[in-house]
Amino acid sequence: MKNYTQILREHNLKATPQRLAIADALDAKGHISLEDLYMLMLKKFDSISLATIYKNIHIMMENCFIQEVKLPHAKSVYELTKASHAHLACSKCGAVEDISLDLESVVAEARAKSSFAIESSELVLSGLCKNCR
Amino acid sequence: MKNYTQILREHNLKATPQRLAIADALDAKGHISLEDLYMLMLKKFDSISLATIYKNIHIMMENCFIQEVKLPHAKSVYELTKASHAHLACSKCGAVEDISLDLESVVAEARAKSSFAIESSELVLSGLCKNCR
DNA sequence: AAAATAAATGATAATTTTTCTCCCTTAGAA
DNA sequence: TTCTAAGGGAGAAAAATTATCATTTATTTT
Repeated sequence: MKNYTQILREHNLKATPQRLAIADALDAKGHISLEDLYMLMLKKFDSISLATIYKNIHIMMENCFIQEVKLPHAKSVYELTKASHAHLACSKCGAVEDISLDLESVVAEARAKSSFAIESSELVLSGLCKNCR
Repeated sequence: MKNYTQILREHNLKATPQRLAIADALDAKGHISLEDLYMLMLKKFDSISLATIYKNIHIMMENCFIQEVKLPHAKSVYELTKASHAHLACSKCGAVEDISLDLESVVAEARAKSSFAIESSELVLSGLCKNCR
């Protein structure tokens, strides 16, 4: 497991035990909802405050250490910031996976058809995961 | 402007004046947030309840009359259900536009790379709209 | 066309979610 | 070590969403 102390600092975030634990949880789980993260953190810090979770999720997003993934018909999950990628979401069990897809042609088509200066894309593909189908 | 009475009924929704007004607002605006919708409805019904907005948004989604569009770094907007399409979202002014894009090759790539049974896709392209850039 | 009824509305309370305040503790710098 | 700005915990406060319930209304049935 990676040591996130330095990485947190590079994002102008003090490396507190709570933040390191959040980073570790995201590293281990890949994607996690706020509630699930709180449950996990309670196991490690018997008196961690829900406000601490909220405050850290918020500042970690502002500092681009993590990103929110908004899912259809489900609560958002959070992930460590990494290279641009799309998501697969299971509509039954809620599992979320990263997937690297080439969107260049789609973005090119969008540029051609619109007058937007497109800077980023969010793609969520929904369906049934291996276990659920 | 279309008359949504019959269409609402086809979705098992009673055609109340409030619902017709919501349908008209969505028809006219294309995309609208819950708060903005409430503000608009207040102009037409001086005593409409916010709960009515929430309840209708909810039941209209359940009955597939409307759909929620979750946007990065912004509140959700709602739109009348129509043929599958992607969205362009302006990161400055918040404008949202529909755009028809061919995602077949991307979905095919995802099917090849994963073991998900993909059923639907949500794509939001963010950037600056014509006016903001 | 009127009556019946199942559902929607409005007002408000209750819940849930998120943010804030305040005081104490601590990470990181000097 | 010591210092200080920032973070954490507890709970209050605020914001968002949902539930309750009496009343009204759209639609069905007669």
